[in-house]
Amino acid sequence: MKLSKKGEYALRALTYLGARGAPSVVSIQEIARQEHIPKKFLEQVLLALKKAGLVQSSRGKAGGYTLQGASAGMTLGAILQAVDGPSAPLPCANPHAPLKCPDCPSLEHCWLRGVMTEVGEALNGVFNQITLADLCRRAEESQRRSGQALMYEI
Amino acid sequence: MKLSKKGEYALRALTYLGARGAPSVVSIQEIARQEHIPKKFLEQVLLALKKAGLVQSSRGKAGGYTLQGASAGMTLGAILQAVDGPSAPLPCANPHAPLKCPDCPSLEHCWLRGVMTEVGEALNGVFNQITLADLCRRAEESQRRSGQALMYEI
DNA sequence: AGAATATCTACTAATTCTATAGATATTAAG
DNA sequence: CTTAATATCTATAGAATTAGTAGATATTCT
Repeated sequence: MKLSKKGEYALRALTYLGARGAPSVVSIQEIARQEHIPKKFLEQVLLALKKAGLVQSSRGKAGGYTLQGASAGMTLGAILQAVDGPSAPLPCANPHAPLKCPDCPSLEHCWLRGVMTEVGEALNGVFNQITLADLCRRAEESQRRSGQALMYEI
Repeated sequence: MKLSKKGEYALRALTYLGARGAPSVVSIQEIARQEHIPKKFLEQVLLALKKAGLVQSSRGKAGGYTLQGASAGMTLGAILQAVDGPSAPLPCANPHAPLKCPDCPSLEHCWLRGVMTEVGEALNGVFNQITLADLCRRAEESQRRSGQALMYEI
């Protein structure tokens, strides 16, 4: 329920990319500076996003990252799953790959499983209804109100 | 999003109490044995539940715990908050006591705050719609299907 | 050739979560 | 009044997860 740093950084980085409008190429360094994210850590985050197919990258001088596809099609759920991995309330409550919890004798014995599977699906529903486009819109509003750049520009 | 051990144990213990029907007094030891929960750890969990007003206790010989109030009025949200404390996606996204995130210059600058506050409220909505009575019902069904006691009784 | 970039793997540090220990207080029963 | 069974409380140890750092390599442009 608490957003991990990886998750937060992913949202900030992607929103930064999305706010750039056209699919412009942005370097890790620029994002790290503007959003005050440790550069080496952001590297790992972006790599995970790339492996999940949410961003594209180009190497070499003038290389960097670009959004893959429209921000309206990229859900918060997909983004967080890309960096934090799949998540269920209990190991046995994963709808796709249910795993016996360490303390349970078997999958079937756990009476919490059913409820928790439903809970997990409801929670995912929340995350899947919010898109990067929503974040960008909110960020832009916030920016307009304060007359400041996305996050810092101190 | 992942259920903490405290949270899981709280749910198991309360369901055990709820399944007892009438407000019978049950000792920590009995719950710990039946649900395979480390006794000393369960102590802390029940203490937290007591401080939140979800259970009553009596000391001395034949002492133990009892549900406080009807299980239908006890939400999953209240239970988890009792043992894990309040939880928001970001420190600044707590509706009641918003706290500046370590990296933000101020509360107002964080454009994630608005969205994340809404996300947090939606997630809480999920947890607040499920009651201990629901858990008890599900547990009972599960028990009937497998012909076994709540969790173990191996 | 050189400069700026992404990629990858491994490691360290910090934090949080889980569990245990041990002392104290309360109550019922013999 | 003594004993046994219980809850209460605080502190601490151990384990696991998360956050961050380091350094080497590959790629591309000029």
